[in-house]
Amino acid sequence: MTAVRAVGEPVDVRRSARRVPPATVSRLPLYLRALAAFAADGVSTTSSSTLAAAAGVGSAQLRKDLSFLGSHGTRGVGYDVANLSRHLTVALGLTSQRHVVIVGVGHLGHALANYSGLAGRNFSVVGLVDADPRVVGTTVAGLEVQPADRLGRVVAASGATIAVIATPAEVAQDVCDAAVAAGVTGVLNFAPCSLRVPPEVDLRVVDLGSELQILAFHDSRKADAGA
Amino acid sequence: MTAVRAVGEPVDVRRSARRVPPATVSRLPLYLRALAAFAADGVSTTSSSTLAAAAGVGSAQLRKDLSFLGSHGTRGVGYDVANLSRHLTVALGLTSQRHVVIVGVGHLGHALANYSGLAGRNFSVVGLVDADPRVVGTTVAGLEVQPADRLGRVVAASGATIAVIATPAEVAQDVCDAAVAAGVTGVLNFAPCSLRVPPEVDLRVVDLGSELQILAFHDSRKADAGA
DNA sequence: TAGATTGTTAATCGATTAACAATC
DNA sequence: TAGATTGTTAATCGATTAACAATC
Repeated sequence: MTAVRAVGEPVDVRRSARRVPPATVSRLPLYLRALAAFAADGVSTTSSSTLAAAAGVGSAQLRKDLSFLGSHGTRGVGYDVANLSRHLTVALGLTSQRHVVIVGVGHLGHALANYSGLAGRNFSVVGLVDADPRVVGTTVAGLEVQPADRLGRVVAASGATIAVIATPAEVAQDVCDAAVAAGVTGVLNFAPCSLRVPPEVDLRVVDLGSELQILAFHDSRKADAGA
Repeated sequence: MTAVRAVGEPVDVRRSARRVPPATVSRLPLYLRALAAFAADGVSTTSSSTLAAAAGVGSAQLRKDLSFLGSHGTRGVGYDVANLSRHLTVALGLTSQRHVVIVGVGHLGHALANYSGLAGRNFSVVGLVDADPRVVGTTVAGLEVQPADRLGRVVAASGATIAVIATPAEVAQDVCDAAVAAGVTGVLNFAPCSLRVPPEVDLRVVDLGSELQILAFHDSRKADAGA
């Protein structure tokens, strides 16, 4: 179905909030990280080709991606590192704190809770939850691990909007449902299973097994080619 | 540029080795996992819509994906679970063992070394390497952790083709270079930095920080819409 | 001004989706 | 045969890339 629109009537371009394609959104963190490295090295200006190389993409793609956020460079000169960082940070919504709850405090949950890249980036882990009575009550990354059945209360009390699921596959869907019911709007799933969430909830998946199998695919084709 | 081809001359269709698009390859593990769950439940036949639902994709996409691997279903009936599993396993190159070396045995490396999804799927972790002298010599997941400067020898001796990098960002590129020099053909990078590898080496990236920032992006747009 | 580099356009490419003929 | 479901085609959609006019 195509929306009817009178000729000359403007397309939906709300000021500074034009639609950013998903593929572009997924690369913005790479640019932000590369910019942070430049800033740490005392570099104050960069070009699309330099920044793109640092982020591992093409310069045309970088400029195209940035163009969705507006025009923040200077022709003939390049980009101001601090200024572009600021714009990317705003575009990604990283200006206000995001509260994160981690469900499942095994080795992986442990690693995530201690991940240093969070605090500095306006993410704060506000709750840890586990079903294992031997883990509940222990302190990890400065937080006391709560029993699994309190997940809903932990989310509600902390105002967490993001749940990270690092549980076994068997309980992942139940945990996810509970987190969503308690109000999270984003879920990051490390459990090796597919999860169903309502359309308004954003779901990202990290699956070690799949990644390795994809590597195996290419690996085997190389072996074939070499044979 | 379009290749000139005489009318009636066959397109490049080498028997059972046609080109599989990357997007399709990345979904094959999902299908394989869903099929394994069906088999565990005693289900012996399935349809594209049932399997697609279990994998979290559309049925048209599933059929399109499978069509790149050949024709393994029966019209009017569906797919035999065991048979399709076998074909997917072969297509992904999971019939021969892949040897994996994990570099960096912090919490994350620990979690990966103990990940149960590996052994059952023809992956075997054959080496652990770390730079921290307090970690070197300890036993993790049944393996003794080797010092970092032995990475090359560990790869060569074990015949590992895949390196998993779970080190701090600062040393990730050096570690990666060493692993590639020693002969790995696939790299899975968990370090929060971009890596450069030669074109013949396959690189996959898992970046927790990026995933959270992408969730934050959608989160903030919801907050705006609600405000 | 001359050189450099952005922001944008247009062309290409690949991925997704819907529809349906083939066929069990 | 009638109903069901695949495998494939064609249409749509989105992403990437190259080229270049705008402009510092």
